[in-house]
Amino acid sequence: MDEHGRLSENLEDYLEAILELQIKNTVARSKDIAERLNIKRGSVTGMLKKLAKKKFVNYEPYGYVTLTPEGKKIASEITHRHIFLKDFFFRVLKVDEETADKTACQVEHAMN
Amino acid sequence: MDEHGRLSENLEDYLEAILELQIKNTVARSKDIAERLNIKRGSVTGMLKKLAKKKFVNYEPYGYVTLTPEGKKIASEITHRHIFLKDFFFRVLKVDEETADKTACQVEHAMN
DNA sequence: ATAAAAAGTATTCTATGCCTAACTTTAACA
DNA sequence: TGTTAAAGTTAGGCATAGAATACTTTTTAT
Repeated sequence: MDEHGRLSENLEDYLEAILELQIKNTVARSKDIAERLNIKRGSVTGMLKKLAKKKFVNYEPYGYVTLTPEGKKIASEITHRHIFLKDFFFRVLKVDEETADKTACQVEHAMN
Repeated sequence: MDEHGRLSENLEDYLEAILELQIKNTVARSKDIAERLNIKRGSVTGMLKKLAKKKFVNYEPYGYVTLTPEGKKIASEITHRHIFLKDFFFRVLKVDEETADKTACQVEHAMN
């Protein structure tokens, strides 16, 4: 009933994490998502279902999680924004690298 | 018990609104805050208490609301960030002015 | 075939933040 | 000075989001 629609920052972080894990491990496992986002395993399932309902991930119980094209697009955009922003903070604003990175993490969700 | 601590975007918006009203009307009234943030009067009181507990506003029941130095500092920072960001989006990224402004509104909370 | 690892379920908890409605306080003015 | 309206407060309720916990189920590897 409420499929699609704007993603919360949080859900965007899930997509980002999934993309990253997919790249690193070829596949994203629920357990690793939990680990990376610093939450408990049990909490991940509900979020995955939410993302599946919105068509951003392919989700089958006990199966591997993958991003749909739509999901991948969003995750990539965010990642690119991240890189762009970090670079901007670091190079242009002369902020130290760690801060640049952390700030990029937060700002990346607020831009279209 | 939980005084101080990071502000939510929402509470930051309150501070911003209060500063603006203070400048425009010399004083910020609960009713005007409500109006500006598009919420009901009753909702404002609770938020003001929260902000008072965190020492960002001076609040006495039925009295005038003012920002503490701390609160004013934050509100000013946000306002400055807003101006800076809008300018950046508009001039550098060549985004149209309205979008630049709206995006600035969102991003301004994510930066330190 | 079975034990261990990974994933899922259901319930509960917490935190924000808003609304409504009823009630006070303050202030205006006749 | 007393009445009334406007502004402010309070309490209770509701919705959302996200996470924790304590299991159960499935899968995997031995």
